[in-house]
Amino acid sequence: MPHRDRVEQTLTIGAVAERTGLAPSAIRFYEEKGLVRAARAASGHRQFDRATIRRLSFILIAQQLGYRLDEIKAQLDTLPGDAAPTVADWERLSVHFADDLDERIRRLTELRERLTGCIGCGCLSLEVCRLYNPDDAAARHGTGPRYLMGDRPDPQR
Amino acid sequence: MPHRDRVEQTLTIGAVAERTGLAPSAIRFYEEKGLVRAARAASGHRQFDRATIRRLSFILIAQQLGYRLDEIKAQLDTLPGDAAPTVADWERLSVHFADDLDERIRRLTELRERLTGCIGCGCLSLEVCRLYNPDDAAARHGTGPRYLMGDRPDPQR
DNA sequence: CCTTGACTTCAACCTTACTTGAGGTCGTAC
DNA sequence: GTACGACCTCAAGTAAGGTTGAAGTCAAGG
Repeated sequence: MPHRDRVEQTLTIGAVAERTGLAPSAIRFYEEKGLVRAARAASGHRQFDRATIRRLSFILIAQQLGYRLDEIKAQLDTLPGDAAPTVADWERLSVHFADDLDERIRRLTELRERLTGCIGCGCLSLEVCRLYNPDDAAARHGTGPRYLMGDRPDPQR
Repeated sequence: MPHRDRVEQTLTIGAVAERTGLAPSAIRFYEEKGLVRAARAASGHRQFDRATIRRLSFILIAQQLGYRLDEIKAQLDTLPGDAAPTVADWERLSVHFADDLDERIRRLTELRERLTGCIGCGCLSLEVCRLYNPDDAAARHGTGPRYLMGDRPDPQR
């Protein structure tokens, strides 16, 4: 089977991997978790819809923002399952991102101000210092091998 | 042994846990990893220095900022091991935080701007969209049980 | 005396997000 | 006809950051 499908209707996992920069194993993992779907060829090979690229892009961006896969799945599940998502659908999710970003920027700025107030005061202690803010739950970031998130060892592919 | 030590020179692990909000197991884990140190009583019990509270506060704040324990350890290792760290020592580390925060705020703001530009354009795809920025390696956050970072199930202790 | 509470160690387990490897299939190319 | 590359499944491994449980020690109180 050629790497670039003859009819560009569906994509093989290799083609999707190439376009997104993800490892095929990661894409299979996402399918298993229900974040993306794939039809199957008679051979058993996965056949991805072109819209899958967009879903995977969304996943990557959301991960970058610190969402866990189950949270991302919840977001994706609000997309219409039957038809291809419209621009308005993606816009809705993007606006959610934007709000989240605003909130995160606000929080970091606040922390920055607290830090400025604390530098040099020697109060670095939970008993008296407001620097530690455990409510920053939105700032969670993923775990696992990080070279899928920007510092992969092999820059090509 | 009473929970609150009669001579307030050293602290038991329970007292440190109470003051920091950390679980004793976490504190032992940090000791094992070399992030904090403890003398031992004849009984084998750990005896913590009061400065340990400050180290642990630092650890919590740094975790909140997304540093991994080994990175935090590297920072803490620049503190003088012999004498108690001075205000200037802590200030040095805090300034590092501040710089990091500035950088993170800058990056998020940039992402926010890219997002605004992308909302509605329907370009959410890695092939054409600049929204995905894999260089945000500083935004890594820890893993593990999150209820130590703000959403612990039991609000009292 | 013996129970209680706080501590000790050590090994095993947990979660998230994947990767890696073994073993097998498929279709085209030489 | 057989080698090659791309795909398949399934089980096991990895990393971080701890938690949990078992089994034992120690000092004080009743």
